Amino acid sequence: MAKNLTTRTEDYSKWYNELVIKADLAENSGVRGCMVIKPYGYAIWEKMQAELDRMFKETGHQNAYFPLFIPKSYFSKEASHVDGFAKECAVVTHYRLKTAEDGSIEVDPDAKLEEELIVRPTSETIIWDTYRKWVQSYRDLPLLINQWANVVRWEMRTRLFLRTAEFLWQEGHTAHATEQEAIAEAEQMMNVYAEFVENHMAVPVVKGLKTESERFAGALETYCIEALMQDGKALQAGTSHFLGQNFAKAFDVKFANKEGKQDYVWATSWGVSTRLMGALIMTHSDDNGLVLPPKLAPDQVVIVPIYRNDEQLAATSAVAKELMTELRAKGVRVKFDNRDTHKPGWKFNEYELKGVPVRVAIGPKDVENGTVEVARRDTLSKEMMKKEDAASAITALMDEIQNNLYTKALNHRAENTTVVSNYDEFKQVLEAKGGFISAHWDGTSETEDQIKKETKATIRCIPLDNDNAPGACMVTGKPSVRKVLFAKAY
RNA sequence: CGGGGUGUAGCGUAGCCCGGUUAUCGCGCCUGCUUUGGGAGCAGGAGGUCGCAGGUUCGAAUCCUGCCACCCCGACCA
Repeated sequence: MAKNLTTRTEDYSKWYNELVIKADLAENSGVRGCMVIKPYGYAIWEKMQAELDRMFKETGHQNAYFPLFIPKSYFSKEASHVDGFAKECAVVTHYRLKTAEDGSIEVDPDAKLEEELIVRPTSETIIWDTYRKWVQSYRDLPLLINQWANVVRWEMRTRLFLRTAEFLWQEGHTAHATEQEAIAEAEQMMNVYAEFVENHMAVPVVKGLKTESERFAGALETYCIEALMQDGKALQAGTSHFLGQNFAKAFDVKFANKEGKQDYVWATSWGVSTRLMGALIMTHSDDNGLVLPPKLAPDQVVIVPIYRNDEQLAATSAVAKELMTELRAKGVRVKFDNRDTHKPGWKFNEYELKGVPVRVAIGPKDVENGTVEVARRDTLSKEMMKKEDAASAITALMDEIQNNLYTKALNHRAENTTVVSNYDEFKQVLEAKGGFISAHWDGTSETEDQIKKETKATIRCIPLDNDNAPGACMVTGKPSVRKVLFAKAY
C-alpha cells in the first residue's frame, strides 16, 4: 500500500505538517504565521469546545465577551504582565486608509490614534478594568466568567496548531473574596482540563506546578497539564493560574467584605487553545494518517457501499441505510458515503487519513450473506459480522477504541518516562531516548537555567502526585524536596 | 532579530553551475470508453506574470543588483 505520509522516524516535524495538511485540518494562509482552519479541522475543534463549555458551566461559569482591542496604557498597570507580553504584540496605530496620488492605498497619516490599541495577546487587563466596575460587595463575588475568543501573539516562529500568530482559545477569569477560594478555583480548573484531555482526547497528562521562571506573567502560581508526544517531546496542554491580588491592585478592584472593610479581590485565569488540536494529532496519529478518539470524531462511523451497477447500489444502500438508522438511534454519528465520484479504495484511504474510528463496507456479497465488514482505524483490523449484530457491536467499539487509544498513549508515556539519579545519566537519557525525565532539583532558578542552557531540557512541572521523597539535586548535590519532571518541549 | 535554504501549473518537481527551438516529469483537474471488495486502465485535453522590480545581452527560468515571501536551525512562547 502506498504510504500517505513521510514516516515519523524519518522526520517528525515534516510528518506532523503533512498530516495536518493532508488530513484536511488546516493550511498556511499566506498571512504571516496565521493558519486557515479547514471545515474538518474546525468540526473537531467544535466538538472540543462543546465539551469544555459544558464542563465550565457545570462548574458554575458563564460566558461573556470582551473587546479585541486593548488601550496600550492598560498594559503598563501590571509590571510583570507587560514584561511577559511586550515583545509579541500587534499594535493598531491608525484607523483609516487613503488613496495616494499614484493610485496605491496607503495609511492616512492624519488618522493616527492618540493612544495605540493592542490586539489582545490575552485579556487580563481589559477584563480586570471591567471587573472594577462590576465588583463592590462580597455579594458580587465570586465572579466566574469565561470567554471564547481569538488572540494574537507576534511569535518569531510559527507552526500549524502548535504556535500560530493568531489562535483560538478560551480564557477564564475569576474573582474571589478569599485567597483559599481562588486557589481552589485554579486547582479545580486544572482538574477540569485534565479530565477533558484524558477522557475525551484520550491523552494522558501529568498535573503539576510550573517553576517560578516558567510561570505565567503576573501569576503567583501556575498549574499545568503536560502531555508527552510520540517523538518524546513534551507539550503544555493547558494552564490555570492563581494570580493573587496582583491584577486587583493594578486595576483597583476592591470590595466591601462582611466586616464592612475594603479588600482587594483574589484572581485566577485559565486557558486552553487550538494547540490541543496539535496534542491530539501528535499523540494518536500513525503513518496512515490521523487517528481520532470516538468522542471527538465528527464522524464516528462511515459506511461505504460497494457496487457495480444500479441494482447493486440500490441493494447495498438499503442495507446501509438500515444500519445507519440503527446506529443513529444508539447515538452514534454516522456518515453514509455514496458518492459516485470516488471508488471504494479511494474512500478507504481518505477516511483512514481523516481518522474516522470505524469504517463499514457493504457489497453485493454482504447483501447476499447478510453480513457487513467492520474496520477499526486504531488497530487497522477488519472483521466480518452478521448485519443484525453490527449496530450493537459498533456501538461497543466506540468505547473500546476510546479506551484503547488512551491505554496506548499511557503505555507510551510509561515507556518514555525515566527516573535518573545523576546529571550524566540525565544527559545520556535525554540524548538517547528523550521523553519525561524525573530527577531531583535544588529548587533554584540558577540550576534550572544551567540545565536548560546545557541540555535544552526544561522543567515541565513539579508533579502534584504523592511521590514526595526528598533527595539531592542531580547537578549541585544540594537538598531537594522532591523529584521534578524534565523534558524537551514544543 | 542572527545563521542556513527555497521560490517554475492546484500540489510535488527537472532545467540554473555552463544563457539559445514550443519550459520537463509525476500527482491532481476535464472529456470518452472500460471499471468499482484497498488510492483503476487506456485514449484525448485544459492549465504557466518561471516570487517581484530593475540591469547585462541579439536573446534571460538560467548571469548581476535590489526587494518580497516562505521553510529549517537558534532566541521567545499556549
